[in-house]
Amino acid sequence: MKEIKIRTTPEPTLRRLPRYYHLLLRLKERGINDVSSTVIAKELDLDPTQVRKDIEYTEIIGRPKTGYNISDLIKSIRTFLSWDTNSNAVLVGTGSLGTAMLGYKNFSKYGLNFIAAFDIKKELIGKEIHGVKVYNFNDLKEIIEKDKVTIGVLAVPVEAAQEAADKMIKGGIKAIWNYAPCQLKVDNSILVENAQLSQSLAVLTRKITELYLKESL
Amino acid sequence: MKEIKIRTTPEPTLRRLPRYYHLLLRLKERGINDVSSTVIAKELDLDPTQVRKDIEYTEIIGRPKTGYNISDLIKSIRTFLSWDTNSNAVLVGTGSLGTAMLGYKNFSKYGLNFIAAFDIKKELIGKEIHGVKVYNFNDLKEIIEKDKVTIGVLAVPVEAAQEAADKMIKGGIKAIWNYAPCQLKVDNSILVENAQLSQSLAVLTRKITELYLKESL
DNA sequence: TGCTAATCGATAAATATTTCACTGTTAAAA
DNA sequence: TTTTAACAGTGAAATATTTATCGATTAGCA
Repeated sequence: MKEIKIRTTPEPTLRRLPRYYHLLLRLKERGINDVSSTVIAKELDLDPTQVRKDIEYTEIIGRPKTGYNISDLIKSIRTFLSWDTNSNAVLVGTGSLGTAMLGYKNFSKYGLNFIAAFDIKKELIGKEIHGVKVYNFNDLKEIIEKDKVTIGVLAVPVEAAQEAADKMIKGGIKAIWNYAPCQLKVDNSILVENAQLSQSLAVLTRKITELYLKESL
Repeated sequence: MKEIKIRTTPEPTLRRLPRYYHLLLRLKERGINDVSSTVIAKELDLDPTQVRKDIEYTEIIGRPKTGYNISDLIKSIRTFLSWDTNSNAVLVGTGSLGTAMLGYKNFSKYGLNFIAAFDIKKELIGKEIHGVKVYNFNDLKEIIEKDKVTIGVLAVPVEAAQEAADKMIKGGIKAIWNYAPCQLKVDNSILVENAQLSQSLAVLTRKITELYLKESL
């Protein structure tokens, strides 16, 4: 029997790739053509070997002495992250965070194409936020079915999160980007990425404390 | 010579603690008094030992058979993350993301107290956003010096990020929560937590692809 | 053309994190 | 009161991730 091995990418690597990506864009803007892992590492305060390993996942090949062609590397990362193909997405919850998401033009650069937003507040329905139309939450299933939406962004209060998730999944969504501070109960064929701000804040606030502890020695 | 060992908390642990925290709040609301690592693990789809080890960092002690007292555990996590003491914070950049941050009432629950926001747009200066006054970016240093601000939230476009960071640091800020997609060049006594949305998106979009790859075998 | 320094790619070593296995404690049921 | 099952805490094993080392390749320069 042949072992079939799926190489899943380590999450730390996935988190670093966008950092490389943004750096590369800036370097390219400056007219630079090639970049080495050494340079990337120095810029981002990482280990060059780690950078090389991360980049290896995208299957680009570099060349000794010069490194990687920047345009190629950008393309390689984009492809690896599927940022080069458009996916239809919807937003549920047009509170301040949801509104910010719609206003963040850059999402189109990541292949995220918001085709609709949903809310339950009557006064919002029918309006447009940053060019995206707000629909009645009850029409969610219908619309995402029609437009083959694969990604749902969840930016509702905790109380509404599970119901919204359920409805999205019934409509055929494959992945949920969850900003609500709760665990969604979903079938394990559905992908959930928890993106609560509090996670990142916890890292920050605890590290501050640990920094003080260290200094006080 | 005595080895002085500072036990820094693993970042994965810090990322999970807020998830426990939110779950605990909900359980407490329901009138539950005690919770075991087994239950937490089941709810969040984690390993019980991992939950126990994470919780251990906060230095609470549980008891066999019943687990942890929920109120105590909540308190313990809050203290560990310094979410129980207020820190003054400022926001730089009142675009859609910045506005969302100010609108996110919950930050006060995490001990984050926004005392001011800053922008360069004349028409915004002097106004209030979600109860926080917007000041001229040029007054940044002065105001954060006066109010002993320790945390700066950076939500400006890339081009403005480094300058804003520099100015915050000059004012005495200790930690920057950076939402701009770039690397800040700062002295290593300053703490920077990068919280670009693209990091989390990368995890999501790549995992979708890997899920498809797996299914197509 | 030959030399040198920089770098990739690969493998190995080191470190960090997660999971396992076990011990002793406790609450509740028998 | 005794028995049982659930659980915390802990050290060890397994796994994942990062860092170090090294040979091969290449660009630039003498």
